[in-house]
Amino acid sequence: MTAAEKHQAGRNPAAVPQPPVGRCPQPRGGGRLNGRAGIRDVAAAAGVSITTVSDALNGKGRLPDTTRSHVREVAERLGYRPSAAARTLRTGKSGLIGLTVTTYGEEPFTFTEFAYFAEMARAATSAALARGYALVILPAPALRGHTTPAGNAATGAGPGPYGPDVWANVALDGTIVVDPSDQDPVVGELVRSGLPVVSDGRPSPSLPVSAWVDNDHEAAVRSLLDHLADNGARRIGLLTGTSTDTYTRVSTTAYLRWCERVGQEPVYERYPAHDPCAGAVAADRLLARPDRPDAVYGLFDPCGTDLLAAARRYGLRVPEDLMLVCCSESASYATTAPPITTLSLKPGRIGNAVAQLLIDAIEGSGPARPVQRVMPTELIVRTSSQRAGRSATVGPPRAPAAD
Amino acid sequence: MTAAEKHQAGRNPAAVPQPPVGRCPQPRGGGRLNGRAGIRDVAAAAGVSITTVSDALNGKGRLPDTTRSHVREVAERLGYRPSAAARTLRTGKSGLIGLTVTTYGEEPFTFTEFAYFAEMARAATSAALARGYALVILPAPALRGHTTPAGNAATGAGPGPYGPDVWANVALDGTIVVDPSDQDPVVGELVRSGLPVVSDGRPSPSLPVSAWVDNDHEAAVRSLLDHLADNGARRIGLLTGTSTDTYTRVSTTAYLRWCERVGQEPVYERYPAHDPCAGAVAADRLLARPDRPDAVYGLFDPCGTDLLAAARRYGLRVPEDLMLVCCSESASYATTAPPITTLSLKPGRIGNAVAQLLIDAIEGSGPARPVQRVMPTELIVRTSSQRAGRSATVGPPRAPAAD
DNA sequence: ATGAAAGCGCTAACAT
DNA sequence: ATGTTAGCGCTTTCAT
Repeated sequence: MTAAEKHQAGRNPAAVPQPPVGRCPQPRGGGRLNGRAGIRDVAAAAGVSITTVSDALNGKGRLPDTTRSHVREVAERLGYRPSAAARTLRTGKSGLIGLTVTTYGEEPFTFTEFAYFAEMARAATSAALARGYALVILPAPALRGHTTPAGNAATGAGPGPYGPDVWANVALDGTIVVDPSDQDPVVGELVRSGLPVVSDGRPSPSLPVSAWVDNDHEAAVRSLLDHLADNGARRIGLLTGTSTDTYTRVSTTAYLRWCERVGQEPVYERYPAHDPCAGAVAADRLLARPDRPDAVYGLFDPCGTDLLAAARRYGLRVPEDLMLVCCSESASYATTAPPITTLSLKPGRIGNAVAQLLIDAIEGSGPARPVQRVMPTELIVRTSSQRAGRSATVGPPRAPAAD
Repeated sequence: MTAAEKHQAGRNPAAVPQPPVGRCPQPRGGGRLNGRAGIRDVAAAAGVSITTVSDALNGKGRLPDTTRSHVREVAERLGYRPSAAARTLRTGKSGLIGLTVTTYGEEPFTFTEFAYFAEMARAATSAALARGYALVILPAPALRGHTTPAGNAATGAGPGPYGPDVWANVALDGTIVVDPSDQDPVVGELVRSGLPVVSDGRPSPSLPVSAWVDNDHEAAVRSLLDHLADNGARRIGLLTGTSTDTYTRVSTTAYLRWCERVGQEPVYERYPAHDPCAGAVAADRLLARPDRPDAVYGLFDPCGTDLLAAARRYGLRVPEDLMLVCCSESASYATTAPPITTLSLKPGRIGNAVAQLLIDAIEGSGPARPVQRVMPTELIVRTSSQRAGRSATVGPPRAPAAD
């Protein structure tokens, strides 16, 4: 009996003297190939062993090219698709990377930093795919209440806000965590279990991640304020958040330090950044103050339009009476009236870096000491922050013509 | 010998007379639990069989509560985490749903419809998580060149534009396809292989997907044009795309039909929507025409700011001289000057519906005939399209201000 | 150069 | 009520 015939005859599990003929009486298990060809079928059809099939398809072993191409041909003819689940079980590698974002409320991702997150995720996805990995979007656990470290599946606790414990049901090779919180039980558990974790944003020291990537927010704010001062701003205000996340905290501190250094009294308003309406109100408050600033930096994406609208309500011309800068990834600020200067955190670069570092950590044999990478930001200077050389004699915006 | 002792002693693969004691001489396989506890360890420590552990942890079987809680306690103490890969292999269900988007160029998702996609994906993710599924972001295959149906892995062809064939390496229970193209070999292959596929956007009839969800673009355009006409528009222009996707095609056709019905000469400009600069140029072209429209509908998200900027260059007041509507999901149009009326496709609802339908198809025993769900759109009326009661006298279409 | 066989960790059918 | 056992489909070691 040749190998092929043997396989063709069906399962032959060792030489166990079971039913008269080595054939399973009933198909068991739910995972039975749903009518599709398995590696054994290919082996049988090609007249080789399953080892040869595996080697031929994976480019392993030292098979003659004739065998290799023959096996491939047969596999294709049979529409053979290897089982990812079996491969994962066997090799211990799934090719899957988790992506999770600290959230406010019920939704799986943040709204405030939506454009940032979307672009960052896009870049990370792209980089991961290029190296053969796919990204799985996973929920951050609710911070309220208490979740046991082992998660719902093991404890049998009821489903969390997102239903069943998805984290327990997906085989990950590593995880990207955006804006990690040291309160977060899942991240802690991941790190503890030895799974590579790379974070976007500096993690708390109590979370020994494999690597992290972050902007130098402090430097970014400093140079942005310098830019405004260089353009004639005398009193720069800040529109900031009430949240305690790292970005808000670091940026606000940088502002306060800068004020102290140049001897300006800080002028700022804070608002809950996740509330879509609060920004406009806060912008109004800031411009209504007796010590009204002549330039404002807004930490969040919608601050630009909010401030612009407020300025219009107060009859302030931008940039003549009020200069504006906000932190945003939105291209729409290039075409507002006037165009608004933005600070870009370059989320694309961050997403790429995070993915690369994570995959390095997954594949790297020697887990080198944690990598920390600080990425540059970019100030995109537009009309709203350029007072010098523009004012007075430029004259009114010209009639169109065919520019 | 009790069951627990037996398990404690190590593997005992049937009664095969192998090495003196039933203990593997060397650990084989790459997937060996990396020092972490497996189900057998839990069984041993709890003094029960692995079946009991499995049942206790999964809420199956009819165990006394004492056993159940004892097992759970032991599992947690040992930090036991079930292997998702093994579960998937055994059950044939991975709990993973693919998400893929037809692309232009090298990136995994579209830029033009970024906000739409981001919101749709967020909602789909949320809905999937609530039902215990996670979303995996997968690349659309390049349409240029030819890919064999069996994919790279089986044919051994070199890696595609995204490197290795990620599709072949992930076990999916189903897939969401955004904007399916009948040219797309992957989608065809998926459908053919019997994997549930639900699409956002009507698929070509040659792709028998499990279900699809789409807006009624035709009705949306019609009612939007009616709204403009009701507000005094005499000649409505269109800013549309050069691409042949369904959205562009259907919307443009609806516009042309509407024009025919009301007896207006169509006035439109097309531009490559994926080019971030082309929009502004096209908006300019449209307003520079001798038969300049007194209202414009822009099919894409940036059209609003582009048209507003163009109107400003031509000295046209909005909405007095020019009314504006664009299709967008961006909240920033609420705070432009003036605020711009937008057509929202409600991507959140679509994402939710797509995910629910897909999971229904995955879990539903009887695969009912394909479900087709048409979702409503929403016209968010703002200043830019409300002329009545605003301007003193509407009068006839005025001569261009800056001619 | 090719094949046989041992499992990866888990679930479910079948005993007891 | 609990335990035994046969695999899910694949990769890999070892033998030929």
